[in-house]
Amino acid sequence: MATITIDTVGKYEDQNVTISGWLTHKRSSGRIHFLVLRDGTGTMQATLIQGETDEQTLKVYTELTQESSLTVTGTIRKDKRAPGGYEILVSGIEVLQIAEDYPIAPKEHGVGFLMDHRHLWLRSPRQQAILRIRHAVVNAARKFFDDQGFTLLDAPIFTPSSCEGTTTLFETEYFGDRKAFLSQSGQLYMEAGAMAFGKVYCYGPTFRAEKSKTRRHLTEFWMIEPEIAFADLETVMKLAEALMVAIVEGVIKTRQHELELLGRDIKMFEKIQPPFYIISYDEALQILKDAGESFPWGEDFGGGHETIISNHFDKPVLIHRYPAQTKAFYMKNDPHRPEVALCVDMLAPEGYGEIIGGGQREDDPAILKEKIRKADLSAESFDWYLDLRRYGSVPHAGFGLGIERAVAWLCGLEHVRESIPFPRLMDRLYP
RNA sequence: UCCCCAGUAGCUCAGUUGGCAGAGCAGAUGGCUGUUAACCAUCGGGUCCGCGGUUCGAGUCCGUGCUGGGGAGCCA
Repeated sequence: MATITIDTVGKYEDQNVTISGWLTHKRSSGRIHFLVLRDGTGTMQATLIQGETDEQTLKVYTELTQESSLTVTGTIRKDKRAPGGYEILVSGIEVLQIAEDYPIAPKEHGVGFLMDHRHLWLRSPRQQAILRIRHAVVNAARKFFDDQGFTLLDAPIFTPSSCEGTTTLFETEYFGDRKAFLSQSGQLYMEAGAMAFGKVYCYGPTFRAEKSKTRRHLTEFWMIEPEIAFADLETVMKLAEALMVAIVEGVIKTRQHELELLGRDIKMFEKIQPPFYIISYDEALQILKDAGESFPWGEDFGGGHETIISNHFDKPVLIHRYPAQTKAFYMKNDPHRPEVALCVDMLAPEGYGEIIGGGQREDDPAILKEKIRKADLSAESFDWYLDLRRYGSVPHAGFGLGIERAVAWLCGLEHVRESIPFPRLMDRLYP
């Protein structure tokens, strides 16, 4: 007798099999009883009929509670009345554990309650759909870089200092009187990597101690960050566009069922093809002015402004050459227009905000040193970073893609907290 | 850090002008021979977030604290 998983059930029609899983819920009508079994690969209905199923098994059925773990033995039958088209006619149930009162009912719950039970909430179909799409996003992105000859180079989490001077860092003790900080970005290390390997990327968690309470913020989020030697802004804009196309393609190819469960329009994603809209900061400012928003040149866009801009386009939009003062110290200024940086942000459609940020890096040692000084950063901590400009400096560029925001957009989520298995927010560190 | 909203049964919520604490779901029991978050009946279930105040009387009004949610700034 075969032990099978629910996703392969179609291959076992009329065969006797066993399936292990959890009980999502029960229902019955007269002498016929149903239980819905979930095993991580899917859900299916198991059927017991009084008079056909033996008394002992029927007795076990009545004792099962929601989320009890069990192994079911029976015959797979094709039946139009069963959700999914197949059911198992039960001949035996082996109980692993009878679950205590399960807090999450197949009904509505408040966000706070569900977040407190995130470890159990992951069992719901919607959360599984979102996190499977997350997996597909990461897979597609990594395959994209691997296929193009990038080397995966893991960046450290403990860092001696800030990568982005303006944002707040999480600080921790590091043996005695020394301090370490949790990484905000792997970028500086990727720049070192690019000088060794040519094309590199990292994928890992990053931490920002910003006291932000919005639908787009987590204190711990994951980024994939490519960096390329002998590359300029144009190169990375093209790369960012190709990456997004590859991600969308990967997701709609492998996770169509999940997108449908989340109520997403596949046709909308099929339209995400090159070329994307590429506009300058100045042109973005004009869009805001046309929408009746007064906005001074020289400031970075807020969430509301990004939404107005992205709503103008049915595809992700790339915005380049922001005012230099809004960007980090390592960005190279445009030699033809020193007041703007050779940087680019990609805004997701539907107001999901910035999903990619990057640009060309400062490659002149003297200018970079001055920028570090102006940003009020310690010269010592960045000595190694300046070495990259002392020993064979080359033009280079890269960017970072925020995984959670990309997933939130693809899944149509209200808040990024559902796009990561265990979200970390300003006011939430549990479970 | 600031602004707005909420906190009543295990969960989601209602509770009128200040006058006996309510519903649906979940749970228990019973019924129903194909259910799709099944359905029907019955039953059990309360620190009305905490503290203080006003009042003959507070879930309701006032003050304060805590918790949760949404937003701003900042950012991916």
